[in-house]
Amino acid sequence: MAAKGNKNDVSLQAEGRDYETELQSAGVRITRPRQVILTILKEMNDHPDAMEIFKRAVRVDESISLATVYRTMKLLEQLGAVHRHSFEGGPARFENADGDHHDHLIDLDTGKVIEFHSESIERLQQQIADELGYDIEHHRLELYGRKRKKKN
Amino acid sequence: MAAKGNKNDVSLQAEGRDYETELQSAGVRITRPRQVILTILKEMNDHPDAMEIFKRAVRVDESISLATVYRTMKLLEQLGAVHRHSFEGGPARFENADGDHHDHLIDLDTGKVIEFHSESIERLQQQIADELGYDIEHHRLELYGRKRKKKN
DNA sequence: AGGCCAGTTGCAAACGATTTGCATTTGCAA
DNA sequence: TTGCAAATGCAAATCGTTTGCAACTGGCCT
Repeated sequence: MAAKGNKNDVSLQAEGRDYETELQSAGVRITRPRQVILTILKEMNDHPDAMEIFKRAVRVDESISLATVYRTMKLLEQLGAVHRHSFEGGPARFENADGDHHDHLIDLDTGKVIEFHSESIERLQQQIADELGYDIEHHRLELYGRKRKKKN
Repeated sequence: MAAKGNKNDVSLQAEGRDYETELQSAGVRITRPRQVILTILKEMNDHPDAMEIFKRAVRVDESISLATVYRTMKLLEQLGAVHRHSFEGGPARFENADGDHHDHLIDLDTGKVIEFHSESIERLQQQIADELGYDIEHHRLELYGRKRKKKN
């Protein structure tokens, strides 16, 4: 087999930050399943769950197993490449961790996730933790709602 | 058996609001397992999970089953008597719904839950949802942290 | 006081999401 | 190229929770 481009070349044309190299230097082996999942990660700008990621992966490589998706997502989470969210009433969903911090508004009708950020809220949270004598490790702010019916 | 006090009287001395009557009028049967769980509910000022509630219940009545605890908690939740919280990495935990709205700070070392409320944050959330064109159904704000090491 | 019967129960099995043991592959450093 | 630890696929296990079902029981109705 050719040195770099292996037989089923996984169209790695995406521009983004190079996770493969990052992982490489973190001492993680770049296996075929991980290549596939990383490619999906790079193209991912939504919040899919493990099963959805698995389905996308299978489209590229039949032989990938759901267990490996779970294992890889856990690995990527530990490495800080993805964030895991456990929204109400459903499996955990993942998102690319490259952007900056934000919270989520979940559309109860569609499941769609809208990201937002409020520096004021962040500040208030910090202040509250201070008053209670705590250091915040992380937090979770989720708004669950529905699109406002037209009105006025 | 005497009219009101049945044979194994479940020490219903607590002061609080009378859920039994509330449930009664909601057309729900007051069975023995429900009596026991309601008593526990009244004394409950922490955030126990189903298993913990089950254990407390068994102390009063050997024969109660975990399934009934789950069923009853679901019922009470629907009736608005308790709130269910799914904090990170653990089973759902319940709390008495009588107090006023608050959010939670979870102590990562002990699992202890501290309640807090910030009208400013509530307002900001509302404002954000407005801007995004959504009506908030409910929200979830959880701070995860550890007690601040003395310092200064 | 007794009966009736839908509402409830306990039990065990089913569930959905996620993890894990194990025997088999596979990166990749030497 | 070989060697071996790391990673995989598979199936079985786990955890929290729900559910089917047959047995039981509140509590309204005589």
